[in-house]
Amino acid sequence: MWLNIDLRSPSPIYDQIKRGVREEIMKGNLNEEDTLPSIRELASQIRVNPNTVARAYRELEMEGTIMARQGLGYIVVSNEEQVRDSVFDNLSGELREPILRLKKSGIPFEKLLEVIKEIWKDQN
Amino acid sequence: MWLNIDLRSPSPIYDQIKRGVREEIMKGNLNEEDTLPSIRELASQIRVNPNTVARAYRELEMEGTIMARQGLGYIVVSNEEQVRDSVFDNLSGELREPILRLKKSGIPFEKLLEVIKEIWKDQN
Amino acid sequence: MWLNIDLRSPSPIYDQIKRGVREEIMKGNLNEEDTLPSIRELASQIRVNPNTVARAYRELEMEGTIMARQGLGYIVVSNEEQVRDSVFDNLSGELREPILRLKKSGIPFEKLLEVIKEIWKDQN
Amino acid sequence: MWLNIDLRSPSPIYDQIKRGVREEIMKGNLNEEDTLPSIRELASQIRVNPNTVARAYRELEMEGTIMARQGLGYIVVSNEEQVRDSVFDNLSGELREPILRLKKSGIPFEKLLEVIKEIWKDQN
DNA sequence: GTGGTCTAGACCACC
DNA sequence: GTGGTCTAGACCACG
Repeated sequence: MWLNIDLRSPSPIYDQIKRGVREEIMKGNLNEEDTLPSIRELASQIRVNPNTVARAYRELEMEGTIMARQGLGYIVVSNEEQVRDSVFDNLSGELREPILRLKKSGIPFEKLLEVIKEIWKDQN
Repeated sequence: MWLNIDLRSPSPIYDQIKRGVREEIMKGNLNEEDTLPSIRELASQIRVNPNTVARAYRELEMEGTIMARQGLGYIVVSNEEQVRDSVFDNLSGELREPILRLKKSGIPFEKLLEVIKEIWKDQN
Repeated sequence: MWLNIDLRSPSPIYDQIKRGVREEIMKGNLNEEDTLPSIRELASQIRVNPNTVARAYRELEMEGTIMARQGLGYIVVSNEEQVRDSVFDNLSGELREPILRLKKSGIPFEKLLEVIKEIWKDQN
Repeated sequence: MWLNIDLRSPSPIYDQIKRGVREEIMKGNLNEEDTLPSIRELASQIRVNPNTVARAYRELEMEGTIMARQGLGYIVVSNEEQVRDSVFDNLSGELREPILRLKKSGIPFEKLLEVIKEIWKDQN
């Protein structure tokens, strides 16, 4: 599993790990019943404190994406579709605030659409 | 000046104050050369520590929106357009990340547009 | 007397008034024994609080540039030369700090000279 | 890191800290990616309230010189050149006013140069 | 009256 | 352990 962790990003590392795992599932690199890398293994791979990985896994488990199996580590329990849906909900939620603030500041809807299109076209 | 401060919001109070002042300028309730409420006055109005208001004002000054005048208080030094432009840039920046992630996770552009429209129609 | 007061300047107004008076003397617009405008008159001319003018006059008196005469207001008691010398001392003092900091930061003397020359050539 | 803080100086402590950090970078004692002393550590070293150090660090971050990393502390993100350039610009700006006033008050350029040389030779 | 700095100490999120 | 926010209250300079 190859997660992209950006230590300079303002979003917390445990959150980036959670997103990374979900992406791997959506890309089909991780499927139901597959085993995740162990906490210590992933931690040393991405040069991060094991506590941080543990927190990410714990929260992924709470939201029902993965599950701990005694002595075996964590396994995936959601399929692509389910993950994609929850990701979509999360991201839509993130859009809410900035969009409503743009509206409040008097920006016309058309200008918003322009920006959105431009971002969408962006590579990267 | 009537700012809506939500003490339970996750975004820091000094930031809410900054946004509030910018909004007042964009709405035309505050114009160039106008005097802002004094630190102590605003602080007692919104039931917040004067230091918090002071920080908000100081940062607005650093970004060139307002200016302190010795013994007289703060005045507005940016006009509607300048404030609106910088707010627009900031918020567009905030949209970037979540939108690109939506794209990467395979959501079609049309579905994004739907969500945007829905958020825009929202009250609040 | 026509002082240039810049309310946006970081240097306090009473200081700007002091400098203004000294400049008038150096330019020969004010000579020994001449009477200064009254505190209230100057204050209303330059749209400033009378306390501020009073403070400026008081400090100019303490440094021996002007003097209060009962019922007559303030008069000039220094001549051009004396004022020019004290102004020179003051300004040299102001140069000290920034120059020493430039030195500490590893800027070569030649580069400093360049900047000085450029500033000197400046209009305004 | 060994900052010289003078509690009796007229310039605010947080500003002295900012300058001190920039100097350490310019001297090469701090390089890109290096970790700064933690807020609490530096605060206790120089006998100052943590809030004061926090403000200095925060403002250095806003100007792009250093960066906070979640739970890990601050690291340097500018190199010597960048810091030196911005320091140079700032200080040149500070020289402007007094030099132009010297010129206006009729001091000859040669006399200015003399003073500059003398200050430069100064210890301290 | 105004803003500006500083201290002391609390509480929170992240690693 | 780290930084980030906030409160309460003191002291100073400026007008």
